[in-house]
Amino acid sequence: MTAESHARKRDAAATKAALLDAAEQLFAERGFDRTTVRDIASRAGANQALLFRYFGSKEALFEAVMTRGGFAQLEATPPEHLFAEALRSLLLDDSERRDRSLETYLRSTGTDGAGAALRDQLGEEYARALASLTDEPDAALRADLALAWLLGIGLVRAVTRKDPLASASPEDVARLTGPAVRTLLERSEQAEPGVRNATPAAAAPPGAPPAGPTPARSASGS
Amino acid sequence: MTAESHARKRDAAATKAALLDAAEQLFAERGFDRTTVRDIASRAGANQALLFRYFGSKEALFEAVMTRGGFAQLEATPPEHLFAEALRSLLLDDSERRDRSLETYLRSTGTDGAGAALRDQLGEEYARALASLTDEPDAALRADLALAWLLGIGLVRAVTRKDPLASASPEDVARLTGPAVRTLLERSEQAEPGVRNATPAAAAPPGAPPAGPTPARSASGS
DNA sequence: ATTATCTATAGATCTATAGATAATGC
DNA sequence: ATTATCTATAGATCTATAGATAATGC
Repeated sequence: MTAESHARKRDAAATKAALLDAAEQLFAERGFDRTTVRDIASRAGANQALLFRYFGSKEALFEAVMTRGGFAQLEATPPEHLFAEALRSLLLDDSERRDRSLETYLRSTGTDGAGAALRDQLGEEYARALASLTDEPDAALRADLALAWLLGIGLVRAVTRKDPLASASPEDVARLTGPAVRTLLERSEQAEPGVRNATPAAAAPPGAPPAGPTPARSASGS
Repeated sequence: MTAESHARKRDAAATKAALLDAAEQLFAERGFDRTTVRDIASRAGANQALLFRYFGSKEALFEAVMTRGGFAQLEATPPEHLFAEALRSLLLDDSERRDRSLETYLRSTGTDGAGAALRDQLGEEYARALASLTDEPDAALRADLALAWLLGIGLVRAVTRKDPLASASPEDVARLTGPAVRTLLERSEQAEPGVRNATPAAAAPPGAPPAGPTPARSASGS
């Protein structure tokens, strides 16, 4: 009944931007599948038909969202700070994040179409940056494992909200993950020198006797 | 037109079991949302209406799937082998896995209803077992981070299929993650003694100057 | 007059149910 | 006769489109 109950201000550019903003938030919060075009239009304060007028399809809108920000954080962060910075970003509150591409990545794991290619590209670029941090063999695999850890922390934190990780401070998480990530990226194939002090026999792979974790080539010489 | 084109063998118990098996597979492969009751019935070779007759609803079937196996791997594995064994299980081919609960967990992150409670319970029990491996402070948080790594590796491997991780051997993954997980669980709050040899300045958290990863207290003495 | 916005609805799913059909057990 | 199985469909979404309405610019 109010005068402006419909017919917003007639600014196509602003409406497009509002739809992109709303879609970016919702895709990050719920993933592609669980976000409906009506949710997006509603949060943008726009009519649902405009989404199709301006973007063509829900999938094209997803693509526009992923390309717009352009992996801002990845490009702005030097590789040696990328892990810690991405981690920090994942642990911030929803409102104060700038780049939500990693979140969108891990919430849209079922997406198959156009978004999948962009999602995969994002993964490739993060992994490439992380791989540049190590000269060890298996650099690419080590980088994938670091990326996997980032995504897993985001998963447990944002999706499952499991405590204590869900409410841990970014500093505590960084303090505990930092040394382990360095071990992952820097440790070469030798028996570890000064780490076997605390627990008796943690995490020995039981199904891998021929190619175990500390192979035959010993620490001294090749 | 064939004689047995419909009307299967009339064995309610077998049909229920077939529905449970098919649901277990599909929920693990696609998650709860992306699996339809018709998919499940089709793979089970059963009529779709029987799913509702025997389980009541799709959500109740999900609950039945999660409770049936009863976290078999978690219960059968001593904590010190849990990480490596769960990792190994995640890296096997789809067909040769026994316990797919972790996969279902990470693919059903959007599920809100009855399945969410079971999903969360699974996470709690894995984390508790992993936390028993360390006497360090923050044991529960360290365990959550280890669980997050498991889930992240499963995510990158099974969902995104990103190479080289997607095609890496379980042995290689265990060899690279083992030392890092030991660092995560065993390393106490001091500068690391013999690891800073390879890369110049990897993974320094830029936003945490007061409580950085290698704090003021140096390696020599307390 | 142009075109951004809105209404109404087609068409495709998907979960769930009601009631018909047909295979087994007494 | 009992009951496992199947057919048909209701009812609720969800994406997408066609065409009406109304706000701006010349």
